[in-house]
Amino acid sequence: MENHGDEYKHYWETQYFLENQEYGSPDGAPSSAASRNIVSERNRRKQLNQRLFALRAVVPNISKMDKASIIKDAIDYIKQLQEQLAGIQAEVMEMENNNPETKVRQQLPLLLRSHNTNIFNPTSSPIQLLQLKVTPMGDNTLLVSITCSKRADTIVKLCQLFESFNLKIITANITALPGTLVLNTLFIEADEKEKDGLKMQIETAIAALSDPQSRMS
Amino acid sequence: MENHGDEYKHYWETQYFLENQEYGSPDGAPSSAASRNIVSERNRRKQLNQRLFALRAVVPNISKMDKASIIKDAIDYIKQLQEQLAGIQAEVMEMENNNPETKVRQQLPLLLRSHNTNIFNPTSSPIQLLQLKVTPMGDNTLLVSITCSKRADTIVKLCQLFESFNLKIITANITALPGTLVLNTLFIEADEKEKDGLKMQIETAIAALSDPQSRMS
DNA sequence: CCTTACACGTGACTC
DNA sequence: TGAGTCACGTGTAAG
Repeated sequence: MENHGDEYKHYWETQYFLENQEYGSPDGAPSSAASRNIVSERNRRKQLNQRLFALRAVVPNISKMDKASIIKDAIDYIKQLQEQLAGIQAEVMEMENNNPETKVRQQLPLLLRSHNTNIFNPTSSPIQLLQLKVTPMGDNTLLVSITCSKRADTIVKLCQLFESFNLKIITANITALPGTLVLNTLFIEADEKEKDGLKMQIETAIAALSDPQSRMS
Repeated sequence: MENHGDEYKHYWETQYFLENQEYGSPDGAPSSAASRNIVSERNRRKQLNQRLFALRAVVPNISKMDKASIIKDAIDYIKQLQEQLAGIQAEVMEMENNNPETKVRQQLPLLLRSHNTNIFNPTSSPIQLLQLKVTPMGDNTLLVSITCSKRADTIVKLCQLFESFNLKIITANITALPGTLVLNTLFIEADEKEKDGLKMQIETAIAALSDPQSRMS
């Protein structure tokens, strides 16, 4: 549509900038009175066109080079920018309010937004590890037993942790007890020698999760 | 500065819109040939001024009502918006990286990146629900029993789902069996009447998660 | 008086 | 030829 490159070469801005290069008063003409206005007018128009040209430059997707269309496109673009910015700012606000799990919240429309006290508590709740055992059961099987205190998202984090390890999990069981405890039991297919390595791995991962490093803006 | 309210009342747009109310051809004038151009021109100017007026309307903080200044202000404003948006988008990107899943991934250097087939598989793996029962156990307790097929992240999603519901969970148990099944059992403190509502809620949430709606850019 | 900023009509040009 | 857009010079009102 609108064959760029050929079409526009006659257009005003192009031909305008070619011709419009100072023009002043070649002779010692009177230049007084009325005739001084016309050069003034020329400059006014020149400036106005420059500005319009500049406006066109900052607006992407300009279709018609029409003066009026340029302004219209600029208006639409400004509105679009304003909307985007408003939307994104809202998003940021929301994210800042409830740190990590905003994503989940936004993927589930109604249900979540209805009763939203603060399950996803903003103060990042690291996993508090109470006990960690890795026991070889023979038969290429390790029994991993984890006990930690129940905080918001503890279970989710545990799941993610182990899913990310890419282990050969035979069975996994997570139980949240009525009290404050979360028990996690996994049977993993792995050599007995990996016992200590795996334990280290888990400890390191949990420690990293609880790490209060990343900048608090 | 610039005494608003008095100053601008003589300005072009104001007086322009007062006078400019159709003007057409009062008599059966020839209106042919050249004279038809002048009305065309009038309309062109009119439209152009309208657009300029509209442009001024979407730009806050316009100081001088100058035509050229309006455009200039619009340009500056657009640039400002673009910068703001770019900045905020960067901020959002950064925040999204701090989300739980990504966090685990990025904060745990070696361990995860080493064996990272695609546990967090990009192709959203919806939860495939095989069975859902909500049974009143008396004593203000509901037993929720879920069976679904084991896919990547299924457990994580289930956890997030229930954490987000803000239910009074007495005990929760998730078990991944050696086969392809994931069993989820919860004891929830709730009135018997909420049975069907809760079931619906769970079904809806799972459906929403699996929904292939949101745009695939 | 001079300057600024505008709307107008007109001829030129393109599609 | 006819509709659309443009730059130009001019008259004019306000500061």
